[in-house]
Amino acid sequence: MTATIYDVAKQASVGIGTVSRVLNKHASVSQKTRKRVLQVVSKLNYRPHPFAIGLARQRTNSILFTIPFFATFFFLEILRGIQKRLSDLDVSIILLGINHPDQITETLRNNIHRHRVDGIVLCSMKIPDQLAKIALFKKLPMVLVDTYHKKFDSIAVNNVRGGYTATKHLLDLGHTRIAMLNANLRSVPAKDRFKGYQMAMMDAHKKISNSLVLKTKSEYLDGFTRENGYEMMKELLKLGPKRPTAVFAASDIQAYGALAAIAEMGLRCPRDIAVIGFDDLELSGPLGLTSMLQPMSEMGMLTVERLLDRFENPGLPIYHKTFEPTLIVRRSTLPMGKITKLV
Amino acid sequence: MTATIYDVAKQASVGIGTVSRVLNKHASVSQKTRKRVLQVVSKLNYRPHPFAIGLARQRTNSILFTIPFFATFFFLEILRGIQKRLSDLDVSIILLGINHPDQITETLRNNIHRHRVDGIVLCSMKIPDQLAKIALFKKLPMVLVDTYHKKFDSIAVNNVRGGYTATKHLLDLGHTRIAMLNANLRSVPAKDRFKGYQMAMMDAHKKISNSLVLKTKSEYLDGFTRENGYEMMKELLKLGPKRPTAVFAASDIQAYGALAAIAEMGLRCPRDIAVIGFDDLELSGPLGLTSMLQPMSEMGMLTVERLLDRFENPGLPIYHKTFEPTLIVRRSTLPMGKITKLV
DNA sequence: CTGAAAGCGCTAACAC
DNA sequence: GTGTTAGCGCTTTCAG
Repeated sequence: MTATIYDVAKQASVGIGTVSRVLNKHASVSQKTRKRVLQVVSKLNYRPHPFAIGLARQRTNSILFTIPFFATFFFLEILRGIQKRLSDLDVSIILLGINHPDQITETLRNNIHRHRVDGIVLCSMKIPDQLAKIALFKKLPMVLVDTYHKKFDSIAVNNVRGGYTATKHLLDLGHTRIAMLNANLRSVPAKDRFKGYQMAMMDAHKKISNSLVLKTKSEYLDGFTRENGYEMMKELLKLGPKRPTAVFAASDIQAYGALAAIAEMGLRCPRDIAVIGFDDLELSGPLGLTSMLQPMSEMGMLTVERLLDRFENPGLPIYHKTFEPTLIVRRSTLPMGKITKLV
Repeated sequence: MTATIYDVAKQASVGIGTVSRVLNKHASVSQKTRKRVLQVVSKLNYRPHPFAIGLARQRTNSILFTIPFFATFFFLEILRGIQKRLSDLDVSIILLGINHPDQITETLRNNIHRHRVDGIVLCSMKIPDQLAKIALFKKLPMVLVDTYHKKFDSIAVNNVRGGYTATKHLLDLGHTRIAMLNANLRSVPAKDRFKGYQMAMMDAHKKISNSLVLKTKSEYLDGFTRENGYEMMKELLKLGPKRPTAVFAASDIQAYGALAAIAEMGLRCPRDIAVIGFDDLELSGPLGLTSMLQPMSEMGMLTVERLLDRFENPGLPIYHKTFEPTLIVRRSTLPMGKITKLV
């Protein structure tokens, strides 16, 4: 029904080998036959069958993009970057959402063994040792985004510096009692952002008060949740006069919760308490929340580069890239407590 | 390198046909040999190559999931539903983001001609006639989500009823001056939600004042944007004493903008103006915005059912399913103007 | 420059 | 029950 390479060959009065050569730009075809073949191709609306190509060439022209399923904006942006770079190359993106961390090994193992993809992109998930072993053994190219493993290429953001910049911004505004609302410290980004906070405070010769550094034990999303930010902010507000004048939340989503807690107590941001987040989520602009922007689209595109390089040259040394986040200043950290409303 | 069916056959001392039968549960294999084959399979960690299966069986075991790339929560939820149902079946989801409406035909045409997928899911995009023709001609199963075309299966939400319910909710609260902030009326959902609004007002014998019904000419995302809601709300607030006491926004994202405009004018929601949205986006809970919830996960799962049915039986009559949205009441439409803060 | 033929890994029809 | 074989649609030697 659908045209095959044989149909094209027949109508162009050539062998299928020639058709293949034309389509793959193998040069050694005369202008005349090339043109003839091309005409038939477009007349028949012929497109080679990807699976047949895959079988013959031993590659699939597709990659597996794996994300934790709770994901939103961050992943879509990464994805956009990946797709932009990949669509020219005619590589398909197979999407795999992981609902629970425990599923990751089993699910990916399956995919790896089926050699259904040429490479894997793994986002924001710790890679279990067992999985690492399998991937390594199978020599399947894999690049990690927003997570780290020393045996695999990885692309992430400099969270230490991000934390530093965020805190420094608050310091520059004249704040001294600066709190940090963190997530679960088993999360690497959380740990690093905290490190940045510490460094900035030390560089400014400010003491870090234990009562102002909150973290969670929550397992759920590693504590990167709005509720979490809300609860912790409530905690801080209980300090009364000793409460902070500024808060650095480890993520925007937590910052949203913090803003709600502040408002609920009848306080205003930034008049009473300045707030800065991290991630620069979609709604932070509208909300007026100052935040740290990560170059997601760029990260996505670079991810593709790494993957492609590794396809070409599997022996490449492991590559780790760190992007610098950018400070985006908005109303939530206006210098003097102007009366602004954050909605 | 990777085990093939021949390796398994050899080690199990059987023919490849038998291995194939075992793996495909073709029954006519003795318990003894079946067991032997299975042992070798697991010993070798053998997995059949999907592309080889695809070629031999003339199907790909993958579907194309197409979304407008601006997409966020709604699509992820649909997707979650689809994946849930599909992962058991071992069908891959190939993701395709369309950045501009004009690309849709070309991009999909390519995919269709390559018979790389068994079916297509198309989300929230008008399907151009030309594309419809191609898909129909190629007899490629396609199901539309959140959009409509009479020649294809479609799964959507009853927007008319949703609009009716939302408006009725405001009426029940005692409001009479109820405004509607709509999107671009070329969008079918926008048109339908407005229709619901009209019906509810008429049923309640309330006049619809032209000054209270705003729509946009914006092409960008059909006007479903925060800015849009913001601008329109500003418009409404200019009416002074004649301003509405309640607003039905055609989407949550527009409602967010409206809330911002209200706050900026020093007014409070719901004390001065009640607001209801549509979509029940992720942040509407935290924001306290009353909204209309669409059963996205269910829609996703049903989408898969349709697709599978059509794989089995291409001759099936066209199927259109409409889900009823559910009213989720939150602070933004509290009965009496309690003093609440929406952040 | 180009045709023929041998796979790529699997399914399914056909024999025994 | 089970082995054998002919495709599925393409790439890639190998001759010529």
